[in-house]
Order: sequence, then C-alpha cells, then structure tokens
Amino acid sequence: MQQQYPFQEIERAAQNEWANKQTFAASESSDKPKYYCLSMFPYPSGRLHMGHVRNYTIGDVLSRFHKMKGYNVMQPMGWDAFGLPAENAAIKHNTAPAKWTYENIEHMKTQLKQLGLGVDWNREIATCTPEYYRWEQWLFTELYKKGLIYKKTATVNWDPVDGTVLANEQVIDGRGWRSGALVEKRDIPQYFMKITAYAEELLSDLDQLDGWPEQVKTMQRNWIGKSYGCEVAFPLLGQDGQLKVYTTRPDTLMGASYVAVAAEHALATQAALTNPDLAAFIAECKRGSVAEADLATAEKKGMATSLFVSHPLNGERLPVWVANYVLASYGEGAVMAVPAHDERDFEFATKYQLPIKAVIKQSDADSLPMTEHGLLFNSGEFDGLNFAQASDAIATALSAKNLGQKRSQFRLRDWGVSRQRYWGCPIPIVHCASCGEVPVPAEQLPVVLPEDVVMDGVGSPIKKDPSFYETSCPQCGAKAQRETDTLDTFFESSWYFARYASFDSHSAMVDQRANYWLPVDQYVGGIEHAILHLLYARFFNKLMRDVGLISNDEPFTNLLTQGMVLKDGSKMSKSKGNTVDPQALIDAYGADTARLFMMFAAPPEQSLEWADSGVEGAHRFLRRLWKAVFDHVALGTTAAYSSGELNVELKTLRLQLHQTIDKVADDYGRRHSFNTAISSVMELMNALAKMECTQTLSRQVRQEVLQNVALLLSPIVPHVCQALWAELCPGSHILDASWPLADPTAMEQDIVEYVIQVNGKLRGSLTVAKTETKMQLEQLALAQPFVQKFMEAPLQVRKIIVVPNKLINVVVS
RNA sequence: GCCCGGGUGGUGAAAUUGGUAGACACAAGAGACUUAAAAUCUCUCGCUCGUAAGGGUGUGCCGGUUCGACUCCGGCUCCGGGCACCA
Repeated sequence: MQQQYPFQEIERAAQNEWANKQTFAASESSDKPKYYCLSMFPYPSGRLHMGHVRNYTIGDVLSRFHKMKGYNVMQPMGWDAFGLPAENAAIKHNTAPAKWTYENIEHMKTQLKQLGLGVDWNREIATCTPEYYRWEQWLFTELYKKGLIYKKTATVNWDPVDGTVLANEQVIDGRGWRSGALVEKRDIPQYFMKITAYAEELLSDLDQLDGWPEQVKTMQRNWIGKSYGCEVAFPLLGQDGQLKVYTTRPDTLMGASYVAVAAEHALATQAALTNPDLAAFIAECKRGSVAEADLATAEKKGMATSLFVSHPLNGERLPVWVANYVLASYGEGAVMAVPAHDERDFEFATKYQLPIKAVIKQSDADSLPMTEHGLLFNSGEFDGLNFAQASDAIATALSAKNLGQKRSQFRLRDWGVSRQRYWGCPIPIVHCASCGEVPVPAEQLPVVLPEDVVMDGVGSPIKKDPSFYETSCPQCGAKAQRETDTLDTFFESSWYFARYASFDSHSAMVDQRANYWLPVDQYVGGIEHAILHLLYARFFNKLMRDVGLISNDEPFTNLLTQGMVLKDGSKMSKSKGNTVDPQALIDAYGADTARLFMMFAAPPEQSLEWADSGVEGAHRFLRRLWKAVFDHVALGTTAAYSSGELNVELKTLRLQLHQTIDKVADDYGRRHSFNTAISSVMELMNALAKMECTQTLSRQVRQEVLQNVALLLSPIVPHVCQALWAELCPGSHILDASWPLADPTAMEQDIVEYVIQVNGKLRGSLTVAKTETKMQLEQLALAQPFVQKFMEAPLQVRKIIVVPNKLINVVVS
C-alpha cells in the first residue's frame, strides 16, 4: 500500500473496473426490490457546473446506499438536448445547433464519468435524437385524435425589428435583447394541451405524495389554484348582452362600483372602434412583454369606455373600464371592482376617483381597503350576514334572476406547446387545403428535424426550407404543408423518466419494463423545477397511463429538491454567466474530494453560496483516513473485533462506532442529511486517532472501525473506500459487502448524563445510573452546590421538571 | 405584485419531537517538528465584564406563549427561487 493518497490512480482504476464489469448495468430480472433513482437530466450547456456536481452526487449517494442495502438499483443519465441556448450559440459561433449540442454532450459525459457516478450508461438518451422524439410525436398525434390537443390563438412577445417571436427571457426591460426594439404582443395560432382536463386529478393526487416536500405540494396546489366563487353577469346598458365576471368574493357584490376588462376583451375592442383615445390606450397595453411578473408590477393604468352595465341586484349604473391589471387569461378576462375590499381595486379607484363603497366590516375601526372576511352592511337585505351566508344568499338571488351562479375556477391554464423556434421537436401535423389539419400517421414518423442548417439569427431555418415544409397530405395525397413550429422543450422532459426503462425499444414509446421500474422511487433535482417541470411530468404520466402505456398514477414517489448553488447571490446558470466549472477541482484533488466537499458544505435542500474554501479540508480528511489505514495495515492483517473483554476506552470507542452506524444510516436514508453523516464519521475518526493501539484486542477494534468507516463513507467517496477496503480485507470487494448493522450489545449503557438547569439556565451536569427514579434525581439535583446557590432565602423551589435521560430544571422564585 | 423558501460566530454549518446554542469543518492566531518552507501535530477561537473563579449577553428586528424558544404564534425586514416561451 502506498503511503501517499494516490487519488488519480485509484479513481481511474475504480472507474475502469466499473465500466469493464458493467457494475451499474440495471436489469429487470432480479428477486431484490427495485429502486429507481433519477436525477434531473442536464441541459448540455457546455461544461458541468457546481449545481450538477451537487445534484448528481446526491443521486449517486442514494443509489449506492440503496444498492448496499440490497436493492436492485437503476440510475440512468441522459440529455435534455433541445433548447434555445443551442440556437444562440449556433448564431454566435457560426455552427449548427446539432453539432454544438453533440459536442457538449461528449464533453459533459466525460466530466460526469470522472465524477464516478454509478450510472447505467447503456440507457443514455438524448432528446434531440429522432429515436427519442419520434415517440413524443406519436403521443402528440394520439392525443390530438383524442381531442386533448387543440389549436387556438395565444399572445407572444414580438420583436418588430427582427421580425421574430421572443422568449420571456429575451425581453429585457420591454425591449428585444438583440434588436433593442420595443417588444409588442402579438396573437398567433398555437397548439395547446388540455392540462385543465386533468386539473382536478393533478390537485387531488398531491395528497398521496407523502414523499414530496410540503413546500412543493403547496406551490403546485396554489399554481393549480382551485377557487370557489361565483359567476356574475352584468347586463349591458343600451345594447343586448352581458358582461360576465368571476369573483371569489360574491359577498362584496353590493360594494361593486365599476367593472374592469382586460385590454384584449371583446368589449374593449368594441368600445375602441368609436373612441381613438381608447384605441391608443389599448395599443399601449399591448406593448411590453407577456410575462405575468411584468404585468403585475406595471403601474396600474386604465381608461373609461363609454359603456355601462347595470348591477345585477340593485340595478345601479356602473361604468366599464379597461384596466391593465386585469388578466385576459384568468376567469372571464373581466372583474367586478370592489375598491373598499380589494387592494388593487382600491389603488385603481383612488387613482381615477371612482366611488369606494364599504359593505363588509370586522369592527368600526376598519381601515380601507379591508380585505378580510366580516359581516355585511350597506347591503340591503343581506345586511348582517357573514361570508358563507352572504355568498349563498347572493348566489341564490343571482340564480333567481338568471344572472349568476356558484362555480369553481382553476387558475391553471391549458399548456401552449407551440414554439416558433428551430431547435426542437417538429410538431407532427400536415396542413392540407382540403383535409385541414392532419396528424402524421404513425408509420410516417418521425418527422425528422434537418440538422444541417445555417442559423442567421432571424427566424427558424425550417420555416424557410421547402424541402422540409413541402409535403403531401397523408389523407388525400394532395400537395400540403408541414407545420414548422416545434414543441416546447418541457415536452421532452415530461416523459424521459419512462423512456429510461424502455431505452432501446423500437416498437413502442415505453414497454412492459416501464411497469417494472416505475414509479421512480427517488427523484432528485433543483427546487426551481417545483412547479412547471414537475407538474408537466405528472400530467404526462397520467396521459401515458390513459393511453395504456403505464399503470402508475404518479411518476415520482419521493422527491428531493436540491437547493440551488448560488454565485454572487443568484442561481448559477450559463445564461447569467456565473458558473463555476468543477474540472479544476477534480484535476487538483480528485472526484472523491469534490463529492465529499459538496456533500459536507450544506444540507442538500438548502441553497448554497459557492465558495471553495473548505475543499482543502475535505481533501485533508481523506488523506488522514488513507494514512490511518496505511499505518494500521502496515502492522499486518487482523480480523475485526468479535469477542473478548474490552477496557473502558475500547468499549467507549465501540459504542461510538455503532451509534455512528445507526446515525449515518438514518442520515442517508431518512433525513438526507449528508453533511451530518460526514461529520459524525469525522468525529469517529478523531476518536480513533486518539487511541493508542498495539494490543491484539485494540487492533481488532481498530480494524472494525476502519472497515465500517469505509462502508459508511463509500456512497459519498466510493473510489477511496473501494481502495481502502481492498487493503483492509484482502481478497474481498467492497461492492460485495452490504450495509453494516449496528451491534445492539455495543450500545448498552448503564449511566446517563443529566443537564441541570435553574430557571431554564444551564448550571451544571450530573452523571447518574440509568436506574435512578424521578424522586432520587430531584433530590440529587437539589443537593448540588451549583443549585443550592440559587435557593438561598427568600427564594423557594416552586417545581422541578425532569426530562428522562436528558435534563432537570429547578424552578425557583 | 402574487406564490414558496431562507436569515445562527470572521466563514460553511450543527442542535432530528419545545430541553446543554455553535458539534464537525474552513479561516485566523500561538506553539511543536524542520537549516528553511511545505506537510503534519498540539492549543486558542460568539460578544462582553473579570487576573481568575465566575457572571452577563447572544440565533435578522419587534412583541407573545412556556418552567424552558434557533425551534411554536402575531407583526415587520432583508435575501433567494418561481410566475406559464430560460431550462
């Protein structure tokens, strides 16, 4: 055994061995319970960053831990390979997105392999390959035929100078990022998936996801946003028709003083026909980005139309306003405004001097706006009712007039999946003059995206390429045009978890193997995906279930949401240019140090500001561990302790060892608290270092400790533990060893330390036999000088609190 | 703006169910070894009063519940994530 810790040599040897022996190849034929551990696949941006190291080390630790615990483990890896950055890079470097993407994949794959992940690389997938995306094209056509995909117009960011659609990310302060032109909203036809048809199930099934963080479930619930309220119709004055609104506060109806519609609302368009000022205002509202955060933070602006409606219950004449704070896409695209009881309506009414009429009160001291529930007043026959009573009574009154009814409403909108971009999966639809929209038949799939293209920065190459878009109608054979939009890249990442189980199937999107592996037992990924990706993946799981491909209801049984690795206070990402490449770290200290440092730095769910101070410390620990084993085996091999009378020192060390075994198992398996698992092993190693040992028994205990340390740490630092094990136990392999079980006899203790407090303040401690009664403990505590000191007259003991095996608190006054 | 998190020494953090605040590390300082440096080892290390023993104080801020609060409750503040076309 070498005296120095030869990390390069060990890591290369271990990684070669795992590759040659196919150590991590997963198989469906096993009598062990299966464990499918999935980390969110990376976007091939060029190089790994610290967020990747964190994500994939967490997944690998859990995979290796479960393998040792006797599970049949699958840990796959792949590439979320379509997306906007490839187009930008292609323009910048005058190359094709495909070439750039494949080169990045090659480089990042090498980097991932250097991390020593226990990945089954046979199952590797890249979403930009026709073998992958043909199946989502197939699913698209199936769903289209079932009516779960439909077409409607939707608003996009339009750059009038570049003549192109912009992603929200490409709109900076209302201007196009390349042209600098003021961005406009433009309505274009797009395909939508009816995720709202699954809203109820997506909401209720959250209740069965016990292995998900409460935080994520809450965010999803709020995003789906089921509310209970009332639809209210305001009859138009001077013309036929009604203005419909949806409200969650029907109890405030008698306080409505105007109604407001979105700039895109039909009534706004109508009123603008005869009102040039209003037309100009509506045009102004159509400037700027479509992102909700921009809309919500914009200054509240509005303009009165010349239209009026009548209040459905009291017949009062209310003006119709156009307001930029009304969302066209939620509810009816119109609201009834009750300024006294709504923040935004209050701000708007104050600005434009609209009437503010209070109708709900909690007390006489209410200040407006008063947005809490309360009792009605100023509301005629409804005075004195509470929220629930008033909601019922007003809904009944509206129903009687046929001007409204109770209903629920989802905030969730259907998912627009069309993108006017090149580097994505072509939408498998053919537009035929006589047959209309025709889905491409399964036998003609995939619709292959041409990869040999030139990106000029304006528009998508396939929109200008007749050899792509000219085709014939699958139904009538006449000349027809292919759809040139591509799919949202969330489409690919919504089902990849199932494809890993059927990675090489040429006959189906997923096959029976998926029902062996699914659902994913442990999903690991960034908290930034808490809503969109995870919701879409849950939706796709249900879609795949309903077309008969899989049988599970939910895709991910347990979810670990990794905190972000921040740099300079914000998310590390290529678009922000603040990434840190782990390569230098791996080159200088090895993968084990990088992994150990990452796991030791913070608990996985916590966000982490990147700093490399501490890397040295992690490396130093591995060197000390190496040296401890070196010194131990230099004296010859020995068996681990099994029996014999031990002195107090050795007994205490064994106690600590077996407590550590229990703690580390709990930290890995239940708490996912890798940092404390590491620190408890460090404490154990510190204790071992203090122990003199030349005697046979103490060498046996030392052997027992070192063997177990190798096992406990092997999920985190697998290379060095494999090498150490080979030295400690010649002829055996660590991958054949199973997770250690703590020895209960080593953990028996007959004494216990009590902390003594006086009035909740620490004053001393007491070591007593475990068998002492509560009465004896109280007497012992009172007898201590450091307690007596606080009992001098006139102070008296009022009570004594004894927390078994922990603490005694003497309360004096 | 709305939804979800977070704030503990010089730094990363620990305290698992309301029960010893700061484990384990990093950095720093002092010392040992060395011709010297590196490496390694030993010690000190929240703030404050004190020579010491010991005391006071301290987990973003203000208030509350409790024998006891980093932990629970109310209000604020700052930072991060998401907001449907970044992934």
